[in-house]
Amino acid sequence: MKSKFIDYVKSFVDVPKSEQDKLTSLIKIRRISKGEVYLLKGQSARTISFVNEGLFRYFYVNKKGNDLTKVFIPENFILLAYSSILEKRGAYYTIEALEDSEIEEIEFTKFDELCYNHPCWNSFLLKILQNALLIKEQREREFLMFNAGQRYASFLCKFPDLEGRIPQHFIASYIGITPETLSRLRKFR
Amino acid sequence: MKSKFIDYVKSFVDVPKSEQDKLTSLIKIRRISKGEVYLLKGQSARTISFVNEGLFRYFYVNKKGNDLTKVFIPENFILLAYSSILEKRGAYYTIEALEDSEIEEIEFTKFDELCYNHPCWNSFLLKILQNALLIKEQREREFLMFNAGQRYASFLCKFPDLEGRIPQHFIASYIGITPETLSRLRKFR
DNA sequence: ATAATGCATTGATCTATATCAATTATCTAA
DNA sequence: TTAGATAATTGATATAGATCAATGCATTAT
Repeated sequence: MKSKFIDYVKSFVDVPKSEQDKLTSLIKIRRISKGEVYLLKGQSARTISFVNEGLFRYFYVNKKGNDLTKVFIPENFILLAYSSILEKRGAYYTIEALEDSEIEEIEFTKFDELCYNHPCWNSFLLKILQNALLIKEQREREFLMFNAGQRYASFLCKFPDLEGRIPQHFIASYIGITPETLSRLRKFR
Repeated sequence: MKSKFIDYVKSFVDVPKSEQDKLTSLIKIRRISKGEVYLLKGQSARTISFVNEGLFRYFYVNKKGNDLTKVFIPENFILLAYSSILEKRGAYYTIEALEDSEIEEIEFTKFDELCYNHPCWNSFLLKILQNALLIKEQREREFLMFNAGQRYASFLCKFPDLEGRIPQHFIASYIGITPETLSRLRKFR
């Protein structure tokens, strides 16, 4: 079986064939339709997945009922509510599919067993955590130093392929402004 | 030699005595006085340290010359400009001591060799990265959902011991507001 | 094709926070 | 211990971005 998940892992670390086979045997292909909720706020995450095609977003809901987008996860990225797993608590956010999507999914407990039995998996985890850290650091920097227009410019720069695929109001909720403000920003570019 | 750094590592992962000794042999104790710059923006980081006593802050400088605090690192935490090391580039931020401080310092290249030769060190790295991720996720959530007053309340809650140790304008720069605004927020509590 | 729903735009305000300026308080160093 | 520097407070005003409301534009479903 051809697995994009495994190709992705191999792009970061060396994985012996035997370990690749173990992962393959655990993967379940799953389709999730546009609009479907993958993980509901308050639920504990139990899986680690790779997005073969499609697009997801993680979002918080504030007291007024507005939603704020934490991150977009498109094809060829890992779909994982890691904080929920680490803290063994319900997630702060909901994850929904923005497009009809296909993922390769594994129970996290099974993945943990892999980690326990061969170091390559922890190395992989370390790599994606390092990546996540760099991305989060940039986002923190931009919230501290950038105004709305600069954050929008940075979004376009970081996710050139998402512009057009995503309704504007989701982009607004990612950069932390209202759709009206984003619309006005766009008029002057 | 008694090392708080090693105690800290042992609080996360098992470290064989032989590995402990290797770390000990690499540690250099260093004192840094209040106001001293530990890492200047643009310089590449080369060390990983543990703060025995004292307090540091990481800060960005924007175009107007105002500084924005990324994080405070007090005693018993790791002092490390990891993004600079990972990306092999000059740091985006400056690190300065806010108090006379003592750190246990190691060349990161040496630490890397430890990692290469025994898995406990990578496990440790993984743990502190997981921690960092949780903290950064919370900060992202608060920038998205909280106003200035809520971010200040959260700061007090997360760092109860720092209030009073740190000039207010640094706290303001951490939560992303001006000192004037923080002063006004404080009047009504 | 038409209705219905959700999305984007635009205008008129409102509000949180920034900016500028002056004053007072606190710290630091000779 | 006092002078100078740095920090905090307070007031007046400015501004980025939010909110509310209306209209127009697409997309989907009937």
